[in-house]
Amino acid sequence: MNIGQASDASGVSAKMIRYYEEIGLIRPMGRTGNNYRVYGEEEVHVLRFIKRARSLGFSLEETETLLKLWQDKSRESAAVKEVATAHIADLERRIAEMQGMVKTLKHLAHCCGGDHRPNCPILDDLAGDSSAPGDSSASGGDAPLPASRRKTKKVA
Amino acid sequence: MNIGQASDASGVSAKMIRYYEEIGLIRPMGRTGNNYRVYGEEEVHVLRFIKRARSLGFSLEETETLLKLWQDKSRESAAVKEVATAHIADLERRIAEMQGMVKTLKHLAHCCGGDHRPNCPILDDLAGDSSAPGDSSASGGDAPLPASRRKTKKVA
DNA sequence: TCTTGACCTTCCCATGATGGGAAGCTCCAC
DNA sequence: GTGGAGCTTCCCATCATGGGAAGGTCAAGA
Repeated sequence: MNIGQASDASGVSAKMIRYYEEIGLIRPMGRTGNNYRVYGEEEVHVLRFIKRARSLGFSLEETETLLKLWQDKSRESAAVKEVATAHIADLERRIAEMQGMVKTLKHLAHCCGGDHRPNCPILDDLAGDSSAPGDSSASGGDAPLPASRRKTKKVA
Repeated sequence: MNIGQASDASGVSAKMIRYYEEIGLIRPMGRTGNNYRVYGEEEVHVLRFIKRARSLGFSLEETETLLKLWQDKSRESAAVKEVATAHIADLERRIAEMQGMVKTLKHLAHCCGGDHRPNCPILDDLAGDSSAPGDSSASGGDAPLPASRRKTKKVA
């Protein structure tokens, strides 16, 4: 099987297959006399594994860990579960972050006329004109930050 | 005000301030005789605007659009609202995508012993051994794809 | 046999937003 | 005048992926 067929069979682009080889995620493939890479069913299986892991949001680094665990027949499932739960926590953190953005934006968009007039609470918020009623807590972000780690003379 | 003070006042790193100038998001600053950039209150206000927009997930490109609208006193709020609602839709799409991942991962993690034994449904899923009960629809992903846009001989 | 064109190879570049760090200047306080 | 904080520019790295050029290879059809 050439790289094109392996790509079709696995759903991973030829470009990516070469890249995965380059970074050591998969072993260098054997070559035919014409210098073409040769793939077998096992390699395709590995590529599908990678694709599935990526589709679940695992980074290539995490994918590499999972791949090694998969190939290590004496692994402990606890190790796999640990990688998965850490990833779940990361996803949930990012989801919560984006949901916060959505909440704020929906509120602002709701308050915005969306008409021909220039008056716009969305821009007012971005500009820091927090003339919003009491809801400004929802527009979170900007953690207070202890003001300055800088050791400067700070004319301020 | 030097760049360091502007950074402190706006919460945008000096590195980023220079970058924003380089890509044309903000105008090139005036320089003092020693070639230092000089900032005033207005520039800091712009930087804060950018920071706020970024914290709500807007890309730099969207931020640039919003910035121009902000500075265009004859804007129509509809234009602003359009940018915001498109961004909300994008965020919601990405949230849904990640929630799908979380759902699948939680199911798999729940089914995984997480002990010293090698047996692991998480790896089984990644490997494509969908010995999962009926729930395989939730493990979605991989849109069917019309098989192949390739015009090849495809030994298949 | 020659041509065509689909396929393969390597190499370089681009993305988006940010940080790190080097080399060399300026400025200020002591 | 010296030390060090701060400024300047320039280059590189991240993460995963795609685009494209230049050139070699193979197979099918004229």
